[in-house]
Amino acid sequence: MFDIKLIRDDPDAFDAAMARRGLDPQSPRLLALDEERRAHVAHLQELQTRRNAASKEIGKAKASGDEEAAAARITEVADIKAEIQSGEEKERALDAALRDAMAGLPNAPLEDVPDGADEAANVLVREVGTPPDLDFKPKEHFELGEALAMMDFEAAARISGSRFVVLTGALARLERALATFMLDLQTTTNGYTEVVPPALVLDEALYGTGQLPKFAEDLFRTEQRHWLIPTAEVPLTNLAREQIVDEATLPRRYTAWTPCFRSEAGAAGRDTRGMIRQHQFSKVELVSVTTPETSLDELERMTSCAEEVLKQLGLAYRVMLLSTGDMGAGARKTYDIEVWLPGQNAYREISSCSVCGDYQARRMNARYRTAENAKDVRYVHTLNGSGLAVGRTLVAVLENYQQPDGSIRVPEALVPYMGGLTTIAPA
RNA sequence: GGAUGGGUGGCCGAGUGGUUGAAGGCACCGGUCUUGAAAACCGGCAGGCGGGCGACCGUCUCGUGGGUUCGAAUCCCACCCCAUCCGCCA
Repeated sequence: MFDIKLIRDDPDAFDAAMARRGLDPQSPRLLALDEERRAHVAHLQELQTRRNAASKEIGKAKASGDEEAAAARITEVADIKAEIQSGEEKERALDAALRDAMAGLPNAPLEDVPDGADEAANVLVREVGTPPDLDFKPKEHFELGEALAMMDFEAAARISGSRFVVLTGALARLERALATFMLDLQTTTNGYTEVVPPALVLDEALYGTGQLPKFAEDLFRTEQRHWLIPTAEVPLTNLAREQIVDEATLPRRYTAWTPCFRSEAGAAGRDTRGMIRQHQFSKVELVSVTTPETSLDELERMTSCAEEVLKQLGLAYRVMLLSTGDMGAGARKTYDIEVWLPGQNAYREISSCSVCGDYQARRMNARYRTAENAKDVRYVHTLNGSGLAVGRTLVAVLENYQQPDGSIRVPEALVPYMGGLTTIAPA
């Protein structure tokens, strides 16, 4: 959500930012609406001034018992009334039109974000680690999982349809081990506060983080009108909703392990096999709430916190700076972390870390008081990132630690979390 | 599921039709007092929008929307959210 005043002050800069998002100039439409609205408001306020003045005199006249004077004024006010009523309706319509137009717009990319239509324009920031040197043809994770008889897509389909999976035995434990390992790292070493948030949320929460109003088709919704969270970013970021916090309490860093639900509308045919793209997956999410001055540094920090998971698991990865066309709508700048998958012979996204500036804060009215002046209330900045997607990390562990016989070596960092188990082999 | 109660400024909380944008308290800011602090006392202190170079002026906002009325925080209706009790339940 943008401040209309900024658009008014510099429409060209705003249009340039939207152009980087592949949008036509938006300011003519927005400013026309804004101008119409303001002209209308001025007119309406004039009417209200007249009505209020007359009403006060009615009160005075009644108080002093001058019924005749009161009656005269009452006729006067009655004439203005109809005009005000239709004027207020129009004002609401104009307000809503402007607000809706603004709410659907994506955030402005930062200067150092590369321009481009899609992921082809993403820029490699760094490569870390070495892919395993396998002297046999690596299998894909679903081949490995099914051979172990611990990953069952058919059972899941019978229960829930496509894009679900049932993990059993050591793989079920591996999922839990990964999540616990990540949470321990993010809380103990990296200073995030662990949170168990709701997985069902109200419209307002999704509006705050930007999934609504534009992306409702990507979400699941209950009969009772709750939405299933597509990421813990939603409840975690909304912890700041409608709050005014002291600057001294910033940054606030939250982490949560939750299931995530996505309809994957429009993803038909993509990643149909395996666990890469599911309607339900679990993720350890990172959210930071910061001051405007520190949010860019926080993005670097958050990204390194996510990377640390991969380093400790001994997984090779690369960090990509997303192009304007590949970023989410709420982001000003995003790093994707892509892990190496030998079975796919490709890097695949396993984390996405974004700084949203005040885009979400404005939408959810999340503010802070500056340390210098208690009356100085400003919007916070918000960031979110995966630390990491648990399902995809499990995929990466399977493919990178597979042995010629199809068994899986357990990464050293996970052995304690696996109850001492060092190899996952058929039961 | 049944039955109630409730949503007011940064927070708590008065307010049931008329100069109420809203008492009082807390918090915060300035001052007096004090060696300093605390306490006490005095003063200030909601936000959005519009207009003006400016001191400032206007207007809207008491969950949201609609209605009654010359006039609504206050009355009526719908919806959303919260809480409590009973029942059920992980």
